[in-house]
Amino acid sequence: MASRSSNHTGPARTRFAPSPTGLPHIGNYRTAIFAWLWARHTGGQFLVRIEDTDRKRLVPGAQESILDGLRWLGLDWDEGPEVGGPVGPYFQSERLDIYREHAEMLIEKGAAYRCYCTEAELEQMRAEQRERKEPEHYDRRCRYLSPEQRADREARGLSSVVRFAAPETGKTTYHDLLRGDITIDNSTIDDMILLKSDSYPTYNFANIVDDHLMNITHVIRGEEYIPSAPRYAQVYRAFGWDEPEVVHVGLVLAPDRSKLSKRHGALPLLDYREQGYLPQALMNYMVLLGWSYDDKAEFFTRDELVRAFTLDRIGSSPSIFDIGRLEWFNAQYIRQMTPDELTDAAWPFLLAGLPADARATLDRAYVRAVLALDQERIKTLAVVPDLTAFFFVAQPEYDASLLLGKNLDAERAAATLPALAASLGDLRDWTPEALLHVLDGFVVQHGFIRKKADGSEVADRGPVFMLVRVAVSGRKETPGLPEMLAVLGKERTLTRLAAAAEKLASKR
RNA sequence: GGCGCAUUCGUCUAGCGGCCUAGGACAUCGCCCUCUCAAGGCGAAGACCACGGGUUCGAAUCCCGUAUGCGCUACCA
Repeated sequence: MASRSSNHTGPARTRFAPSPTGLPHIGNYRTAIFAWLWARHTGGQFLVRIEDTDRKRLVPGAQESILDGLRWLGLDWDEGPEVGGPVGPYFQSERLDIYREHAEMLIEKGAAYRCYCTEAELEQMRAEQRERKEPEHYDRRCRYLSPEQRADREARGLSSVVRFAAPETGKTTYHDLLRGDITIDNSTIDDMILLKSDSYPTYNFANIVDDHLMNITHVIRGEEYIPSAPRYAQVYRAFGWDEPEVVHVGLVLAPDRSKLSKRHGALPLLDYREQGYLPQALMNYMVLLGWSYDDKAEFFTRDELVRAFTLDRIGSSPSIFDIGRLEWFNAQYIRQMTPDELTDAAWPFLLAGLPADARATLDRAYVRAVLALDQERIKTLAVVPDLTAFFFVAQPEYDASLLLGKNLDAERAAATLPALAASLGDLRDWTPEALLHVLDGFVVQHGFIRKKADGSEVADRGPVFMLVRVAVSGRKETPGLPEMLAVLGKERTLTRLAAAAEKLASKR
């Protein structure tokens, strides 16, 4: 059999065909991204098809969640659930007649047959094969039944499946756009089931029929399907159909090279939304797992990806999911946001994560100013409440010992706080520049000095700045002090300085 | 077990016979900046291109074998 060359040009029709038996993870969506990009790049169509043929494993709500994930990433589909299209329905459970007809066509051609074996019989057959140390495979016992035997089984009302009558000898080659020709020996594959006894199609069959009927030009899927691909090719050829172009992309693995699972921080896609990741960041990170533009480019807008994406630059080896790199992308995208965008994005996280009293009085302008201060410290939106809570609560909680440092004992701290409060109290122009001016003046006046390596003495902001930092925030790490005080406001600042002084007094 | 796919710094990758004494990025470490934490700047370290044979004037790049990893081997997808 001749192998196909990669000669498809023009608009591509690609599809994402999730099974609502669970929530797809990063790897599955990465495949969807590739398919979507290729359709958009070529000016073609992207379809979504729900493969709900496994009635036992259907998970309620999975389908909605899968579609929400696509929408969140901005992967719009031209045909599929909710939007319909000319070659629907797009739910396999609504296409049962189509699969039955096509199975019947193959039976008539002699390319498929009914198999009456029960699960128990098959299990026994496999057990015997194991005992004889033979590879387990269906031994085709129903393939060569005589018409009489067949009639007998039908008369007895035995339930049956439809199997494909695969070539028993020779080799089958199919062409993978990335990996080239892949050839397998026909003796290593058995007759796969096309229609189950409940008359639902198997994935293996439905996906062939649908891809053909839906005029899919490029099938992009995970490499776990490589072993099945020659069998699909055989079925296409039995129908006399042209095969679509096929690309098997490498798997996405966990850091220990095992399959991705929750254990490794690889969550269902939408969980990343809850953890404060931006869809643009996810998209950018995911597309670079197994695809590259060149040796330098890292950041791509959606439009740039559509323009730049080509199938030939997809890699063929598995890649490992690295949450650290995702975080870096996320932080980069957060830094690029405008104050208003950041406020919109962070708002729900503040509502969810702030103490009740702080949450009740959120003021948009104030929130926006606070977020601008912390923008470059936000790796994921989920850290926002913790990072900024002290701006919103009535009084931050902290231990008095936090106020003291290696260059500042309790006595000096206690003396410094009221004096500084007095200086700041006189300040009318509550801006970062004016605040810095007052703070620096205070440092010099009160003799906070530090010796440099060469022995010369310079003003030492450290002790005073840190004292004030902790007094107003209860933390040792915050945005720059003058900027922070400016946003915090005069009233809050003075109140907190007074509270800190009391804290020290009551401790002694 | 059988069959298949894969194999470049810890990680994502560039490389498709000479530009490679292997480039970029994340992470790591150091220095600078500095009121802290970040961010930023500069720099370091990190890959005998899994291993062994070929082919070739020349191989990370082509071929074969081995090893390792992963996948498939279901009336799952």
